Order: sequence, then structure tokens, then C-alpha cells
Amino acid sequence: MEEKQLYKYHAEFCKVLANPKRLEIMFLLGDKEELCVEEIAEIMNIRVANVSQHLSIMRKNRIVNTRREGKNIFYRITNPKVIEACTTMREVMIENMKKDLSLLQDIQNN
Amino acid sequence: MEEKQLYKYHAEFCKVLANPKRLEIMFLLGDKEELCVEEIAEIMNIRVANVSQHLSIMRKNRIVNTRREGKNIFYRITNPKVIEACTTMREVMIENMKKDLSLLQDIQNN
DNA sequence: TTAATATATTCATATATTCGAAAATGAGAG
DNA sequence: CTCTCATTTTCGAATATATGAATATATTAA
Repeated sequence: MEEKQLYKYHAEFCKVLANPKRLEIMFLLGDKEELCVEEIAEIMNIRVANVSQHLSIMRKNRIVNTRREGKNIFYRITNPKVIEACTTMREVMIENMKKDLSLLQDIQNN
Repeated sequence: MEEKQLYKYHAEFCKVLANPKRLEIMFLLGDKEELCVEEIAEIMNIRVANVSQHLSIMRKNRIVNTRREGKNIFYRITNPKVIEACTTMREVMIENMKKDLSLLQDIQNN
């Protein structure tokens, strides 16, 4: 595989989770193990169709997988390593935000 | 901080690295420790102005930091944890691609 | 000190991509 | 068949990206 092409796929994969709603869905599924579209929509307080769109993107990239039970389709996280990676990113972001905040406070105190 | 707002910031932060060129820059800096804009542009075979734009996005989000030495400005990774997180994401992606590939091969063999 | 050069950044613009809402379609239950 | 739930498609608005030109910053030479 060509090197540039690998970065392109890698970026596309990361882009799936570089979205606030998909991140929220991911962490929700991380907590609750298994949820159907309607449950997610209710918890997040957004439209079912919109949840479905996001889940289809996540499923296409194997971030979630599905199980049908009667009328409902239940979604699960395929590989918990993605939660781990996103959690690390969040930690770094929060560290950075704290630095920015203390910088701001320094300015105010001088 | 409001929950939804946190996901928004988190997603924005992830978006910085959900780009093929910025990923390539990050891994380059992970390997070489320190590089200036022109070196990066030469290695990646793209324009200096474009590299500079990407670096400014990365710097704004504290993913890289800079050090001036004469005419040159050298860039470094601020926190190696972001490389770790991206590497984990890449591993998951490659695992997924392998599954898709073996699925494809199964179809061809039957 | 001024001029010339090297390096990096910013700006304006054109193109491309992404996002979310609504509508249309598909699949299973009763 | 008909209803419900989920998916796919379509479309306009908002964002992101790449490029060339202009500008800024620092070093060296005259």
C-alpha cells in the first residue's frame, strides 16, 4: 500500500470519531454495552434519523456492530481500543485547556 | 462545563489529527524529534505555505510547539500521548481492513 | 545602516468536503 | 396488507483545503 494512501485511510477513520455526536454515541455504548437507535436518540435528545445516519457511518467503519432482535437493532462497540484512544485524546485536550486557562489567569493577575 | 460542549471541543481537537497531511506531519515529528517547515515540505513533497497552514492549526491546538533558531522555526510534538492515541486508532483500522479483506477472499473462494 | 536573501506566515480565492434535516425507501412484525 | 423501525438518498448550508500572492521576520552582505 502506498504511504500517502495509508494516511488518507487513517484520517478518514479518525474523522468518523472527530464528530461530537458520534463521540457521544461511542461513550454511551461504552457505558451501556448495547443500545438501539431509539434509546440513543432519547438519551441524546436528537432525532432518530440523525442517530441512524451517524450509526451507519460508524458501522461502515466497523466501529460499531449490530444485532437484530425483533424490531430493534442493537448496537455495540466492536473494539474497545477506539474508546481507549479517544479517552487519551480527551485527556491531552483537557491538559491543554488547563494550560490555556492558567495562562489566562496569569494575564489577569499581572 | 456543559456536557455537549465538551464533546464539541473533543471533536474539534480530534479533527486536527483527522487529516492525512497533519497525521503525516505528526508521525514525521514523532520520528525526527524536530523539523522546520521547509524540511517537512520537502519530505512530504508539498508547498511550504500549505505545511505552514497545517502547522498553525496544530500549534493553535498545542499539538506542536516551536523554537526559533536564526531564520528557522523548529517544530516539535508537545505531548507524545497524541501519537500513542493515533497509533492505536491506526492499529484498529488496520485490523478492520484485514477483516474486510478476508471477507472479500471468502466471497471469491465460494 | 541599508539592501538583498532566506524562511515562514497570512490573505484571498476557488474548489471540495462534510453536516444535518427532510423525504423516500426497505425490512420485519402482526 | 399495514404499521413501525431503520436505512438511504437528496439537497442546501457550513466548513475545510490548496494555491499563489503578499507580507513579515531574521540573517548576511555591502
